[in-house]
Amino acid sequence: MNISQASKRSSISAKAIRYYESISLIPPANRLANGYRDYAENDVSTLQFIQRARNLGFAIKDVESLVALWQDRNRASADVKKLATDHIAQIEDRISELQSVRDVLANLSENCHGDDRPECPILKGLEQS
Amino acid sequence: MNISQASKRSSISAKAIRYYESISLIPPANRLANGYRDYAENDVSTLQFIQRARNLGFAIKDVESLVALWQDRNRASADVKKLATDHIAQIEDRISELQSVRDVLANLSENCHGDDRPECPILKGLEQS
DNA sequence: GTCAACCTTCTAGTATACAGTAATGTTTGT
DNA sequence: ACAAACATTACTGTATACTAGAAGGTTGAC
Repeated sequence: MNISQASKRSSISAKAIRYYESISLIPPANRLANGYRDYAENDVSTLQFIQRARNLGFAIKDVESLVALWQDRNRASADVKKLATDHIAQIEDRISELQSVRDVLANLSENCHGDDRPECPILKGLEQS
Repeated sequence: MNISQASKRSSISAKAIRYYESISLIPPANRLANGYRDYAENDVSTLQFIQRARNLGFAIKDVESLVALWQDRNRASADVKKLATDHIAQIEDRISELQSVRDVLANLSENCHGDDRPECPILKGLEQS
């Protein structure tokens, strides 16, 4: 199948697929006589795998490792688990960070009348915090 | 005071201060006879205000609005509150998003033995989810 | 035969928020 | 007098993950 078919099946744009090939995230595609890229079911599976990992917020570098592990029949599940738990830890750090920022803002905001008077604890808070 | 003094007082790098000037987040600084930028207490206050807003995750565009409101003696606190609550809402959206991603990953990860066997529900999950 | 709709490569641009470096001028301290 | 430590502008680079566009070749339908 050509690249647009593979694109549809994997929900990855043709541009992105070529980009993935250029950075060697995926191997060079087979070519037809006319020079068009030719994809098999197998390739589509890989692309779908990549797409799902990207949706879960894995960076391209991590996806690279995941694909390699996925294709390695002798991989240790511990290796995969480490990638996943590291990623979870990063996500949780980011969540706490965002929560504390939200708390500060919510606090400032609660004390703000939010009417047409200029008096505003939010701006006061930004002056001093 | 010169730019490095202003930089220290506001915890914003000199580079960043010049950058803020270049994008008109702050007005062009006064210049001394030698061409050096000259900052007053007032300018430092503005820079400190900006720094705090940035630390709370406000994008430059939002900081622009906040600075304008801060300097407007007739502003309505409602305008400020709207910016803050919008920002809070964005943060909360991002938090939920991250939480659901974390939950998916945690689920997959929990079922993974994490030993030297190749069997791995995380990769299976990425194949199908 | 010709038009749309594909495909190819290559280069450059996008967003964000600066940091790095070069080339050059100024001030301060000893 | 001379070096260190400032300052200036201007241009390029960083990180990430692509997207856009140009210039051109190929295919399929009518």
